[in-house]
Amino acid sequence: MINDSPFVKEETRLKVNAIIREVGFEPDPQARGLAFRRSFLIGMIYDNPTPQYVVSMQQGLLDGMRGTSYGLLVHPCERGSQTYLSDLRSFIERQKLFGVILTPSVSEDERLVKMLREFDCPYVRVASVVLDKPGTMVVTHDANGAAEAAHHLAGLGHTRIAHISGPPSFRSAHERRRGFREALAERGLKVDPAMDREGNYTFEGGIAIARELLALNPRPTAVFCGNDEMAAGVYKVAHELSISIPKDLSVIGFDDSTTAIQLWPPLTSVRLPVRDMGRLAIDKLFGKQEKKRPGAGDVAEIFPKLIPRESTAAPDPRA
Amino acid sequence: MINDSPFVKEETRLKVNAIIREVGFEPDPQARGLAFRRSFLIGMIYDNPTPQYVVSMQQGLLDGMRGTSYGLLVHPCERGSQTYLSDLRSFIERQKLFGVILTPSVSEDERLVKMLREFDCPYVRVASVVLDKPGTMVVTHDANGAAEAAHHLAGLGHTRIAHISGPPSFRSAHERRRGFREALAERGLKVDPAMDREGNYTFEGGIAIARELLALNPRPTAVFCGNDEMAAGVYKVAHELSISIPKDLSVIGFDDSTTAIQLWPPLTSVRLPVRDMGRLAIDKLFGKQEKKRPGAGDVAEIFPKLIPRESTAAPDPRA
DNA sequence: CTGAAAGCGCTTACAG
DNA sequence: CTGAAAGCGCTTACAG
Repeated sequence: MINDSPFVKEETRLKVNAIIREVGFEPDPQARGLAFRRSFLIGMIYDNPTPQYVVSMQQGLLDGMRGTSYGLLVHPCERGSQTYLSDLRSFIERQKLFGVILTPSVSEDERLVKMLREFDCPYVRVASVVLDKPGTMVVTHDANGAAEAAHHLAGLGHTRIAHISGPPSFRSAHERRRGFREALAERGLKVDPAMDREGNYTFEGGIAIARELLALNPRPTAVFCGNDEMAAGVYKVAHELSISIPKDLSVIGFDDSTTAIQLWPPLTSVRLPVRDMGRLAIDKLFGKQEKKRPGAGDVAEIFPKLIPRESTAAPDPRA
Repeated sequence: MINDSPFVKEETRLKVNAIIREVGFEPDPQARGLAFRRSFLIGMIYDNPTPQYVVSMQQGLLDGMRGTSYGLLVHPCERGSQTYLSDLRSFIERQKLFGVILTPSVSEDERLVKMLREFDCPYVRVASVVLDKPGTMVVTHDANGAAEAAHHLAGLGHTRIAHISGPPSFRSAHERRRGFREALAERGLKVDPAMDREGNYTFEGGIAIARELLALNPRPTAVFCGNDEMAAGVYKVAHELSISIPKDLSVIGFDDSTTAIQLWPPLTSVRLPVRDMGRLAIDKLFGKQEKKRPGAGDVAEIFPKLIPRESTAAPDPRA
């Protein structure tokens, strides 16, 4: 046999082995998939409107898939649309996905999850509350992050504090509000109902509510926004009205997206490590370090953290 | 036969037909792919660092794929990395993609394109110059857009005009600079070499160069930035130095990303319709309205357009 | 434990 | 023009 022949030089053998590895049998995922009745594709299903979030999540998922032969299939959708569920159904049925990752708010849609179970499609849900078997969840303790924001503002001496929440269709909006209010309550503070407003996580939405909030008399001295986009809206209105941040108004965002550092002054925000969350979600999908059964294992937990910057300060004593 | 039986009510027949269509034969892309020796997947290969660009491009590609059973596989990469080409090689070889869309700057990499041709993988390149057979190109006339910026500033009366370009590894950086300079020359103006700087399309890069530019004496009264991210960096430095935009300094960006409207004052920028570009790229890949041969047909052309906002004004006569 | 066969769900080339 | 067979590149269940 050529393999063990003493006439073959060691050097040559190494070369041959190297070439074998290089050329090496990379199995065709299509054929494997056909035999397995399951593709080597992972779907990311999302309806988050923030580009930064989407791209970071994709990066994280790809981080977790590095070195494998899986591919990442992206599938944005609109939860409001007529064809939302039927589009998803045909996507999932057709592609025979290895699994899908759901991010808020689609991760909170039980009809979608029920459909995934029907098709026996493994999934991992990223959300701000445990909605399912622990092994299928990456949960971000948004309430904790919001509480840090509340303590930060209370610590600076603010008492007239406004809140612009996300839309009620996002659980994160409730969690952030809840964490914020509970922490204020611990300090003997509360958000005046007139200053507790429902936004929609968009820049434009932030603008609309900020116009009303900043027209109030007396004005709030601080505002906690459900995300950075809405905080950017508050900045715009403050600029228009020559309200100085942070002298006349402290602002806190949530997400700590790139927006936060591009605003002037740089925005204090609660950091959500989106890319890490993506990697964790893939680890869960692959069942790393866990019992083999899908959905087994523990919840992956993320604790958002306040990043203080220059948009928050003590309230002006004259105000 | 049940189909034409007079005993079957019209209504029932319609129902049956509807159900047939609903259940209806959705062929398995894995099996088709195996038989075709080509998957029903389209790859998006990119190294653009701007999340907004990436997400808009993905949206555009998906727009073009709507109603088909193709899937979009995302593949970010780093052109600098050691494994850049070998990663891509195994991605392309493994997935047997139906085709790929390349965006700047990977779209300008001839080694990559050569590899795609080796593997017989159809591609469409999005770039600011025609680099290939017309049928494979979506070309954005960045030079035109930059010229509009130049005419806008010249028209306002600026003469001390600075330019922060993108990195030389991006063709768009050259095109934007060229268009800008040629248009200024038409007006008998030029960028002082000390005010003509090379950036890297990032926020941080914009900050670093803006610090030097705004320390010059006399200072430029206007600056044209190769993209919005760098313009955001200029804003930051201007704020730090209490240089008022647009009173003391006019600023123009490029891309017209969401950053442009979130900045204060809203940024005058040259709009690149990224989502439309994505749809066009897919149309070309599918060979819509063209001869069947891949790479046949004409260049798809995009003309970027200046969107004037509040970051540009006539220079202060006292300056 | 090894090795040949059947099958995954399609397409294409070929016989009738 | 129609219809049955072979084949795409794998995996799995089964016979030896």
